[in-house]
Amino acid sequence: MNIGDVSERCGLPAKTIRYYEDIGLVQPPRRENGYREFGNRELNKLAFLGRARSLGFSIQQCRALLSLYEDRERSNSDVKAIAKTHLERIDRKIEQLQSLSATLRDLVKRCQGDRRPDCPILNDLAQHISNEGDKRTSDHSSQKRDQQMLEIQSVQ
Amino acid sequence: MNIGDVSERCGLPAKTIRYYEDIGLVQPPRRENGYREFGNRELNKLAFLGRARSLGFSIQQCRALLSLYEDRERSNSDVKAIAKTHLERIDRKIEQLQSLSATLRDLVKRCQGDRRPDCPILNDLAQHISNEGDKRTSDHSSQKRDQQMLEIQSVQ
DNA sequence: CTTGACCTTCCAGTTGGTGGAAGTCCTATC
DNA sequence: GATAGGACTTCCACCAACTGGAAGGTCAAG
Repeated sequence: MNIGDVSERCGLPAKTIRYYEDIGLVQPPRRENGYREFGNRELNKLAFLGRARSLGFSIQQCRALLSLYEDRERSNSDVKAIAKTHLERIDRKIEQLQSLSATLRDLVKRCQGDRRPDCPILNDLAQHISNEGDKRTSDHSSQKRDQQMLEIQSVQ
Repeated sequence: MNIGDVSERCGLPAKTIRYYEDIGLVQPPRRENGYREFGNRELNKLAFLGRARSLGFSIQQCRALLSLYEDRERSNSDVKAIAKTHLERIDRKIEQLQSLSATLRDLVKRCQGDRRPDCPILNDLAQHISNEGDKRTSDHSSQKRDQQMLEIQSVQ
């Protein structure tokens, strides 16, 4: 199979498949003309990877899962541990986003949106400056004051 | 104020502040020795940015919010629109993650974790290969089949 | 023989920074 | 005045996980 067929069958873009080869997740042999030749084994691995990625597993986790997938002697507790870790991360992320959502929802609700300059949202954003005249407690404690600051990034 | 003081007061690492200057979010003037000289205006902008980022606004959104923040004639409905868009994105993300969490929770629950090779999690991951013998419907529809595939990335 | 689809590699860009090296500057102490 | 230490400067590289595009080779059909 050529990369295009594999792409169609496993649902991953060809670019992504090449990338996965680059980082060593699959190793399709080459034909004489330089084209990659995919067999069923590689196709299955790619489908596996696509599904695992769609469940939000990181590439590192996918690597681990894949090697367990290919190991006839594997122990399902190893797999379960990875999945559990991932699940916990997701649940933590959900909590963070929910707290964020609540804060924002409140701000949006309080803003009239009546085309006037006064805006509770901007007020909130501007209000969060450390007004401690002395610098007693300023060993970057201000970074901890915002619980929401922790790795909220990347909402997309 | 030097960058270190500002960093302490607004809670952003100095590196980040330099980066924000790099991408044009702040423009502190320089002293003779080349050091950045921050006044209250720049400090306030940085604190504003820190808070907005901690609420998950993207840099692009921060840029827009910042220019509204500095615009005496601004209309709060512009601000509200940005916040609403962001809020909707967050809520969509939460839904996706909840669906993900449910799927994973179910898989984890079904896996005994008894150190034997049989594993429902791996079985699920492996099962998602398109088994359509014909390729009638294969114009990359397989990418749409997985609703969860959409931008779940980056759970951290 | 040409056209167009498909394949190849390589380079750059995305987001929002972070880490480190190399060099300059400031302040304090001896 | 010498020196040590911080704090500051720039620049380059790196993270994840791809994606886009350019430049070129290959293959099958008409």
